[in-house]
Amino acid sequence: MNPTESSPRRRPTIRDVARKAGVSKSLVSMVIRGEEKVSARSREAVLRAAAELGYRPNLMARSLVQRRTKIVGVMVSDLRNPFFGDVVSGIEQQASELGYKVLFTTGDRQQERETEAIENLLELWVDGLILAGPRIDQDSIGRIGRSVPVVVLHRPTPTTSSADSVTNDDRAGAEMAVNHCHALGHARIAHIDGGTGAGAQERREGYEHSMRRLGLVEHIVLVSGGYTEPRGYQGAQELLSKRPLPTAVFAANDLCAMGAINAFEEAGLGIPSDISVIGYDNTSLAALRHVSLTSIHQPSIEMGQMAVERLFQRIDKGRTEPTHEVVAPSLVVRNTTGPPPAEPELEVRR
Amino acid sequence: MNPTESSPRRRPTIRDVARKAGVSKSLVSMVIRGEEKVSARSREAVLRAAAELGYRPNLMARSLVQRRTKIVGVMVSDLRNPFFGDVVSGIEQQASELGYKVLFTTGDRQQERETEAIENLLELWVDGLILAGPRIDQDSIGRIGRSVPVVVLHRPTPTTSSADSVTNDDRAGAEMAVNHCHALGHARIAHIDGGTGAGAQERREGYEHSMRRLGLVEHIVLVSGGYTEPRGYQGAQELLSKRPLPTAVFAANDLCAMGAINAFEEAGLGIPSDISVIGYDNTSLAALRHVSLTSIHQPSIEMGQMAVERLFQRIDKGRTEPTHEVVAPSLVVRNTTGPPPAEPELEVRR
DNA sequence: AAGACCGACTGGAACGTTCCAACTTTAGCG
DNA sequence: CGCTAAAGTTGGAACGTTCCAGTCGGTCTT
Repeated sequence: MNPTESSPRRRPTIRDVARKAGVSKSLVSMVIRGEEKVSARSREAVLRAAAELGYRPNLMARSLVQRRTKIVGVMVSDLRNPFFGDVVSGIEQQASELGYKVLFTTGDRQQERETEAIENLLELWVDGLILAGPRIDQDSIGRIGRSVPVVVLHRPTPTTSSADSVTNDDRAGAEMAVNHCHALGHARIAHIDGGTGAGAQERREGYEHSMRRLGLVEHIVLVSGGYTEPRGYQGAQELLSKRPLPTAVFAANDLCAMGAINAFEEAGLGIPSDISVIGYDNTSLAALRHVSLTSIHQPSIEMGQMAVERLFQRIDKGRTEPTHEVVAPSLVVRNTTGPPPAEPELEVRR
Repeated sequence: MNPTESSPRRRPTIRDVARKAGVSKSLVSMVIRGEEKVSARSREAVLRAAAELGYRPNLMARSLVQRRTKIVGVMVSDLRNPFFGDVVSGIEQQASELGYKVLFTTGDRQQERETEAIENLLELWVDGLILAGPRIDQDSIGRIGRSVPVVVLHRPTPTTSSADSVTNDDRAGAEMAVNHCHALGHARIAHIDGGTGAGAQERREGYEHSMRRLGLVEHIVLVSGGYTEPRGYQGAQELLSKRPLPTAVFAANDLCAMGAINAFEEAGLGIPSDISVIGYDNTSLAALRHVSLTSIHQPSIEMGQMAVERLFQRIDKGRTEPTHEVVAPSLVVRNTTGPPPAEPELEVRR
């Protein structure tokens, strides 16, 4: 009969705490926010009352009046790619350092769901947005960038965009990969590309450019792949169906490289004795001793940190001109690359 | 001189839209929420005004009055473990099906940061909480469960707890692993455990129980490990320092198994010719043909879906008695397990 | 002893929504 | 042509905070 008592006990508010502690709601607010100008006696009373009631501040109400959330939203394109594990860890680290909370969403590599995920974050009024390897188009990013600070991670962004970006030099990385193979004596170096993935275009261009510069134009073989293992497997299948076989393959990323390796091993080819494989991202996967994949490293943890830092500059320091940070990738040689087989097929037929 | 005009253009609110469309804010609200009882003319006017202003509803304000957010919060213990990629994907799928948004946080396998992460979600007033492989203690979980619907994933939870749970039968899974090795002819089956990780205790118990039942008590060798690759590596090192060496090793999870394999290979042991290794979780990692790790499968995508479903029942269907769903694990045999070496060290010395 | 000042505390007005009761307008009907 | 019903629309009161302009004692200064 008494609705107040029989209801499923609604969450206590600042008012309940105030009543219990015998002070005003303003005072409770001050204590919760950790303001100095409160007498020890009141502070203690408030704290006790809050603890007894199990009071938890309502962030929504707070953000509403402050018009800011102290939350940075992160849209991660693919949570299954171990690469993003590192990125995320860098982001969290730096964010907590700067007093920000982090919320993640993912688009599962689908444009449409990415848009949805980003929309969710925006409706929450996050103070800033990090897009890690987004697949949505530049226009959309630009549009979003006009209403909230945005940092694009791992995807080259035109300097005209209103968004910041933190990327590695994909083109240079791709060239490193090709040069490494060339230095080992390879000529027939193929590329399984990353399709529409973030930075895939640049890696493709870097590959072609490098091949051309090394005078290997006629050996350019480019098959379509993607940033996942099955795509790498498919790409490798396509390579296997063509003659002559390449002696080295530069895969769009580590996952893709793993798929390719599987296909090659399945076809009875030895790695790197028959065919060398090099990946990109230098994920924990590549580092597994059992895998030991040669790869191009990008400092993902640091890049995550930088992204948060850039956001911070915009939000709290009032920076307005966009910045575009490009970090240098580096080559990590492991056991999936080596000299080409002594007697390449073509030579035998002479 | 005119602060309104020179300010960095604050986000448009429902009032701005109302003014522009020449209607009341209530009407705008109705249109935005998609209510039926609005004339086509008004609806169109509102929609146009909203589009022109780039209006985006403020979810905080809405939640404040509705006292619900339509958000489920997910705390993931370790985003670097590919296992959680699947879980998360199942969660997202089901959530979007039921009209809920999903926000992730992670504790990076540290209790303290988990607590913090969960606190963040609670301050946002998420409608429900999923804890995927949490490390925080049962008491805390119970306490949280009393203020908001909670589903614990991948971690056995006492039936007395106010939280729901969705787990696989870790004990049975561990027994499967041991039985599989035994069936192949192994007797010296060691276990690298998962330390304080979710479900690690049960896997440990399953191992011991099974060994005992098979009459292999004296072969029980249990070293401490963890749910990461380096921990598996360390555990394997410890095993390598003891005599006799085991002929099979059951690792706490796939990551741990990978670390162990690395250590064994480094020590010159062939897998599975010298030593068999079996993991747990059947992650995408294990499935990589190049890795081809024998593992215990748990249906992670489905488990993620179930977790959301359970939450939904509590939030929208008013269920109050806790449920504890336990799904059956299954054995996936791949290439890291095989018969023990023909001449075990001990036999030679006879 | 009067004024100025300080520190601790308070009430009311926001913040951007939704909800509800009440108000118009239009339509239907005898 | 008046009455009722339905459809469409509206303003004001929440929601749980923070912020701001004060109030209220008390202490210091001259």
